[in-house]
Amino acid sequence: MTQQRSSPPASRATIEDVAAAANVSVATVSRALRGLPNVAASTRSRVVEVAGQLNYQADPAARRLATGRSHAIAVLVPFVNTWYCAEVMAGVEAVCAEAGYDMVVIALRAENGDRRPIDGTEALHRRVDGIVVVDVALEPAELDEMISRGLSVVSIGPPLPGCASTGIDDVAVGRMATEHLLGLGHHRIALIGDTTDTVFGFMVPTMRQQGYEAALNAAGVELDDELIVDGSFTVQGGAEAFDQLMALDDPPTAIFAIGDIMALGAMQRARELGIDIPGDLSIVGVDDQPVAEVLGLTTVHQDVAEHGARVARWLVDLLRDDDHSVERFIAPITLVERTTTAAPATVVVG
Amino acid sequence: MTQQRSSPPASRATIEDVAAAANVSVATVSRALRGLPNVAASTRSRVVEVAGQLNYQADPAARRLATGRSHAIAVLVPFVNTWYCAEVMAGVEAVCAEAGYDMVVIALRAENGDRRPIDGTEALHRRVDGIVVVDVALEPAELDEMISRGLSVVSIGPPLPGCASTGIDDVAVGRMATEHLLGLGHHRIALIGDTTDTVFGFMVPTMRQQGYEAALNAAGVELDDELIVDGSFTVQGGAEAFDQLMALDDPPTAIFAIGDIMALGAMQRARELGIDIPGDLSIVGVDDQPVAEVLGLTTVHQDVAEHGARVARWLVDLLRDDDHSVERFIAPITLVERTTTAAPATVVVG
DNA sequence: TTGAAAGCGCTAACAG
DNA sequence: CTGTTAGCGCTTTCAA
Repeated sequence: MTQQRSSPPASRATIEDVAAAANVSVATVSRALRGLPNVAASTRSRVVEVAGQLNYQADPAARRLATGRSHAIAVLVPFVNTWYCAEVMAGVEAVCAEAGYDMVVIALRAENGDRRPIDGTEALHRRVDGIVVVDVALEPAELDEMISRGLSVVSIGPPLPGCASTGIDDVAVGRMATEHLLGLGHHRIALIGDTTDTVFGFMVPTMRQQGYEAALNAAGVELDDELIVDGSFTVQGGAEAFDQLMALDDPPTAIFAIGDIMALGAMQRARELGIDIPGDLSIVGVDDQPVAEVLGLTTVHQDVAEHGARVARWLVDLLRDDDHSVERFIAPITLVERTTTAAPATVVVG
Repeated sequence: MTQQRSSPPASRATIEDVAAAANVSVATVSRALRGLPNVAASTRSRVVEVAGQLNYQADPAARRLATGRSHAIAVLVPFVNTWYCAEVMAGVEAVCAEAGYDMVVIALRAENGDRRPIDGTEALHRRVDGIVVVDVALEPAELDEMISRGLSVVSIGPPLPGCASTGIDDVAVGRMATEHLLGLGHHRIALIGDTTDTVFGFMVPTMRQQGYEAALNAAGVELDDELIVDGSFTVQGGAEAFDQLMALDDPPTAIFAIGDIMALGAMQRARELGIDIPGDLSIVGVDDQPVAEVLGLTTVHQDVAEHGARVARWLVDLLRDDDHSVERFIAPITLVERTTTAAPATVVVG
């Protein structure tokens, strides 16, 4: 088809070519180009010059073999096409590009109802120096395997034992959102959560719900199981959850959706049904995705790309042996009040 | 900090260990494990067995050095945290995982107002066997450089000279959306486009606009420059574009937003202003992002993940020398009619 | 400050 | 069908 394979792979200059052209040994070229000490200034400049002329670039494969370091890191995500993961990857990629690391992404697809195991034997073995684990509860055995293979691992989300990690306090998220609603005067507050994950050990929904319950308890509001429904962490699921809630004999006056995306589905459904927000019903989400701003959704904000950038920096430091001492960093969250929450409509008591 | 670096990198079994344990030469181990012919069945099974016991896994770095192939591909994206790019990456990643390739992602950030040049000298040199270029107009010199370095390149979006590529017919997209509106009886149709890219050579907005203009011309509707506004390909931009349109003396009865995301901003603004959709105004988008479905947005659908999967398959074929003959595949698009478009309100002519 | 040479772990002729 | 051996291109002691 294309002409791409017709031209030979353009044999490139090797370190020997540079050595010959600069009249030095390959060892000297290696030292000079890597900025090591013990190279005469004049020698170095000559080598650099020659290397430039020959358009020389060290072969990473050879370097990897000789040094045992790949200068690559992997980011392990449950999915690649979600807003959250894309943000994380963006953060990681930026740091990698800066630090001269390759970022290879590995998605943990589920196969026959089970998560694909990371036997390390596969995509990880000797391919990368470190891993960024994103919101995946690794089996202890998997983690051990990785570490025993010399991989440095950092994590976003759950605190992997022995690994530096960052994340937000998801219980606090639930509490913050619920308290906001409580503060507005709501008592009948529903939760649109997610119970679909049986594969990745995704604890976030559970924790946010804990915060919700804690806030309710603290306020002396009795829990009502009917008010806790599943939204599958999808727009569609949020809409369906909304229907379920509105079909209740005593529907809620406020909804806490544990993700913007589900809040979005609920809002849309509300509009279709002619339910005014926040007049008839308040809604608050979590994440502060771009769409939240334009929809005026009140939500709990977190800076996801920064999570990625942060752990990537840690990882790079770790790999450079610049020891640092952070074990876990709880990233800040903030409530962004917009226009989907208000005091409940005053009920005229007859 | 963590205990990760305390244990030695767990020296792993090499091919020699396996050879010794199986009482054969390393060459035989290599052949046996790679499934090459000319290995006695009994020998092969013994080698496989021993390799398993030793938990042996060939070192990719050594293999790369010996064969000259990295078994990795790069995906070159303008950004990593956009819906479109995330979908593409998802498609590419799935194929890579299946075919045993690493996917490394490289974002083309802009620096001091200019796109970071891909001198190949950087992140690409000898690191990957091939590249998936996503919606980036590479300089001819950059492309030549890549090909001369032996890289196979395929592209999504613009048809790179000499490279297999896929994409949609963006002129047809513009025409399809506009004709839909025209068919409904609209004559005053606005376009929310994007003129912000000065860096990546992004031709999509221009082409969709061409389709829009062609459809209007074909229908004998005169173009009105006032109806063509910029939406910056963001939700916010779409909202602002909407304001601009509504401020016109003779506002449109329908809007074609060249991306769902901008349509979304426009819809939100319409709601805030009490403009009924589709009663007062029709809106059609492009992409069919998940959010489009729940909002009931009429839009031009394309399967973006499949674009990624498709070119990734081509690339893998190319790298395996399974020559195939596709030069360019125009992926299908379909109009998904939902609830944001309808016939224009009948104007009672006094 | 520099050079020689021994690997790193694998693949790929080339013999046998 | 199997073994020997020469690289692949770089880093890194160890000497000089």
